Amino acid sequence: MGFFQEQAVTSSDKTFFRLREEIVEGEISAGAKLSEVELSTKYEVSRAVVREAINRLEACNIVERKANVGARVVTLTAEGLLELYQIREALEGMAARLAAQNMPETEIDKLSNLLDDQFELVKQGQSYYQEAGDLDFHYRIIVGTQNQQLITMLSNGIYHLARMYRVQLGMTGPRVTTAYDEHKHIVKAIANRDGELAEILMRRHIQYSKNNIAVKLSKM
Amino acid sequence: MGFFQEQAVTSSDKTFFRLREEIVEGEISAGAKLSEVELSTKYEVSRAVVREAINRLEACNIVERKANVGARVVTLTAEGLLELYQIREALEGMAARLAAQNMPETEIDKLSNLLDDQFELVKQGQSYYQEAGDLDFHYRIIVGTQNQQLITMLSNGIYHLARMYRVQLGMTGPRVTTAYDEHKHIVKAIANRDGELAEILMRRHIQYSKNNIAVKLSKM
DNA sequence: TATAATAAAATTGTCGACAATTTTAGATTT
DNA sequence: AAATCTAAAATTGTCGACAATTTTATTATA
Repeated sequence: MGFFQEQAVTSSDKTFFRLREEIVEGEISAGAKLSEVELSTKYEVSRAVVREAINRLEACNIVERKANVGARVVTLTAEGLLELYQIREALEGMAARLAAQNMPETEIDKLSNLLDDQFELVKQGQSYYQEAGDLDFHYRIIVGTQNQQLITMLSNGIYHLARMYRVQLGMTGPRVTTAYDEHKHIVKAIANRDGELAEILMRRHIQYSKNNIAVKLSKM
Repeated sequence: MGFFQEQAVTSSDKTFFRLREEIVEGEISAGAKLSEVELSTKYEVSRAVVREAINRLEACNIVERKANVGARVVTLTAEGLLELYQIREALEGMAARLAAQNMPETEIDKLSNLLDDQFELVKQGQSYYQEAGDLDFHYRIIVGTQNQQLITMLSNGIYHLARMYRVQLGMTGPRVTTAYDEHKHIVKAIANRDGELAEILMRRHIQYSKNNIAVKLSKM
């Protein structure tokens, strides 16, 4: 699952990545209190380092912090999910439009080939490639926008939150083949340099994903 | 200029707000190095407090930081401006759409009246109300979405960056009357609960703003 | 003189301790 | 017994000092 690998140079970085992973992957559960002393002993770093990591998690909307009280892992709600996907729809729709303008031909080809490969795997029943493949698809389009701020915003902020929802709702692999078709159409629009269509298709794609998750969430 | 006043409870908060203001309003210039010791003596707080403030500025994309080297105020470029407005177009377009769905009638009425009042002031030549008025207009629509994540994202992140550009390019008040008409049409679409139109109009409005700034930027 | 290696200075990263605030537990009162 | 006030414990916020890294200044070499 490693495209966009961020490299941890400082101790705070490492702690931040580690903590984020534990939260996003559900080892630290939603709503849990993040005690600074507890985490500093657990990770064997100073409290200052943990504090810095928590601050960064707060900026990513993964934890909420109250002054003089502390930080808690964000609690997942149906409203929160809806809000998040409204934002994704806007940003990734724009991303598809911009990718149609700016993505190099070679990258579009690679993306197209990638989809074909994934389809082969899915046909053979290897559906565990699905999630990583989906993430890769979206990420390549984001990068194709060549909008650095958008890239940062989505890959640092939105995706980890979105994954947190999926993990905690146990959504590891539905909707494989339908998503594949949607992906195909989006790439075709990008290859045709039709930004308007690419945006429309991407927005629909994300709406479908949202509905798919919302159904699961309502059954809890 | 104070709607959405954030309240500073801790010392880090105060330092963050103060530092952000100095940067956004141009007292600390673009590209400037932010020395931790220098700022801690200037503001009479510890280095830890300054560090925390700088971290938060980094999360807002107002400063860039390199490990073991330090933080610098982001440098304004034509590309950066373009990127920022592409994001604004996507997010605020969606905001207008959601406001058409969710904004209470009373709030829409207030917004409409506000525009009329502003128009009166502008007719009398008091154009210095323009910028605050514009900001207020956009902010009310954002809040009208009732999407908390979107509200946070825009009011914490995007607007300060956008203002930074305007200040440093000396854009204190052009495009008053044309913007007024655009605002009027957007509010009308929201009042009609026509989300699709509201989004289209808002996106155009932001495109015009961008072009207006881009022209100035190209003359530097 | 220009370049490279080296040492000194300055800056950021990390740590443990103290201060301020909040939370918990116990005592007091009705 | 329930509610309120008080004191202790625990947690977060802030600070100054030390460690690690980068930058600058100096010296040595081609």
